[in-house]
Amino acid sequence: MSCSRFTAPARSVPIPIPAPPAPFTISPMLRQSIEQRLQQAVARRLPDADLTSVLVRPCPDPKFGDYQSNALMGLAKQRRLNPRQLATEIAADLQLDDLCEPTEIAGPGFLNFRLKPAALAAMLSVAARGEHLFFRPATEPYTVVVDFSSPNVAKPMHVGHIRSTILGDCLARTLRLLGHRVITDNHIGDWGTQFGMLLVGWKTLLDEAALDRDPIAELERIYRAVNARCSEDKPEFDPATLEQARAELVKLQGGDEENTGIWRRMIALSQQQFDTIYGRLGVRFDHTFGESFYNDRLAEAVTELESRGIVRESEGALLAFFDDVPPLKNQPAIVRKRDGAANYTTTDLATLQYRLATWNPDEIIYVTDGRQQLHFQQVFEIFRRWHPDAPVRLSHVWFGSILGENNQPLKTRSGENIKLADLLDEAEERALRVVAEKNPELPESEQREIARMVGLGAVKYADLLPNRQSDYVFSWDKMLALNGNTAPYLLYAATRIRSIFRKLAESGETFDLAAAGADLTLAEPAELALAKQLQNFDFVLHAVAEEHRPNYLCNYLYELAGQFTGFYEACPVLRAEGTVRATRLVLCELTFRVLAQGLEVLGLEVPERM
RNA sequence: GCGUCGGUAGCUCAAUUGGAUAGAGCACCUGACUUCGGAUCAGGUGGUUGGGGGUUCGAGUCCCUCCCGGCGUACCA
Repeated sequence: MSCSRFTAPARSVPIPIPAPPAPFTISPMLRQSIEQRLQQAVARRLPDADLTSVLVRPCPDPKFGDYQSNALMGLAKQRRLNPRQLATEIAADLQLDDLCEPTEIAGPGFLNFRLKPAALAAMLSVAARGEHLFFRPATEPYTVVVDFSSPNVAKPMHVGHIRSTILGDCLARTLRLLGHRVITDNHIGDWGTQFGMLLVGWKTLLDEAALDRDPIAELERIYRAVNARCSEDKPEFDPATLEQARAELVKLQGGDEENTGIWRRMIALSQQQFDTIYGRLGVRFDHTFGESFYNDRLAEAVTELESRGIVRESEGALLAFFDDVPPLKNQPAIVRKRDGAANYTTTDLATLQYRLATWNPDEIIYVTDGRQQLHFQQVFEIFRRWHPDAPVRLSHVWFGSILGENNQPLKTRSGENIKLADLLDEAEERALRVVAEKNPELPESEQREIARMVGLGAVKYADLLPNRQSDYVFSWDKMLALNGNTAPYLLYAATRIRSIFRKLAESGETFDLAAAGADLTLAEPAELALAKQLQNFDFVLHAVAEEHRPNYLCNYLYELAGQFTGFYEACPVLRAEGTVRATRLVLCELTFRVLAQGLEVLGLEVPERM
């Protein structure tokens, strides 16, 4: 029952930005400290061992401990050593007294580590001083280009764009948080044969009033009308229109002033639509270099490929063959069509070349659906032959389809693509119904603001939660559910913490996190479990960045919220006293900050209450 | 045909270098409250990880094979 006296406006809670870490001689993260010392111990015993495989990770089951390493079994096998004996020797040499209980050796050679409460408390104190938020920035920041969203000019953005947009934005946010240099580039579809038809439509069918009202709808209308006349299998087919479209396209490609002007206007109108959607989603790009940006670089790229013998002529076109790459055998890529025109392989190669020359990135991430796997394999392979020494990592981060309840790709009842704007509207409307029901005492404007955060958050979270490579079934009821692994559940957990501090402030008490964190005592199992879960934020963020899988973070935050509610049930906060109370308040605040920071990385906003 | 991704509880999905007894939510059953906001929590039922074979101390994960499904496969992007 929420009390209507509390009229704090709904707003996004500012995310505390942790101060950059001081130069450490040893990692501030407990897991990493254990890992480093284990690696040192392994190096003393086996000087030639590959230490990159000596890893310490969270235990799958707390009964074994908090962290474990199974690396010694692999090392022993390679060297034909007795794994348990090797584990015993290395454990005896490990200096972990300040962090852990004595190391346990289990099974065929697992090392199990159990953190000392005092070490956990010390970490919480440092976090309470604002020196870290349970993660460390990358030790070697790199430059990464993230290419995502890529909608088409003159068409409405639809559900097909949502996964790329949300995944790409989340990866960019994660990488930025970890201190990498991130460049986001929206490779919009602003060039291609469709502009011939659009130009014909613009010149012969355009309704200026309709264009003023809804530019994209009008562009879509004229495109469809002309496209029908240009399709041989349609009743409206008209060879003269087809010829006209070809002629307009040639004029555009030749730099004709009138056509270029219309084309620019179509792009500007589309950009307004993109900006509206991205504004709602909180997505931003550093660059929007569309396909047309590379027009004057295509010929040179093809020439270079030709002179290096990477492509050769076949049936009038220029192709790259990959007979020595088994999966690409019999899958040549066209780089110049028979009519001399470039295609998307050409554009992507020129784009790659430009990005390399301009930003010298260490990684380029392409976020597209899985149907483009073959295309990117070909592009990457050609590029490797073209620039065999370029140290750039090329990552095709692909994802599956969004399906409707019928297990078919999600469409409207009439079989149309669902417009993204309509989808976002519906998300907010559905969330508003729930918010209004649960919080009838709140003013409508605040209900709407909460509904906006919950509704859009639910859509984003539903998209980021599943393994990106599997298809997923779109379900309003599931994503807006108040229980289970959903955005509303996580946001609710965060608002419960806010509620504690509202209550505290209401009683006139002030809370100084750093001061409260100076003297902590962790005793209850729920307190320890929560503190340990906070520790793992670092591990998860780096896994997300490395493997391009935001679902790891979703699952982590859901577990954190679960640990928090367990703690919340078992450990009274405001009713406690002295150091116990201070400790619990610190746990609440730090949990909130990690939740809020994690949700922010996922692109979700946290309301003050809901 | 070839390539590729997938098949995990009734349903929707997880599972971190191969690692310990395959975990959640929903649904179903049983409990807990005059609540630091019950939009909650605790417990229970539920599995031959599509079938078969192999490698390994250890396989949902790697290899082989078969079955089923999605997607791709020379001038769309």
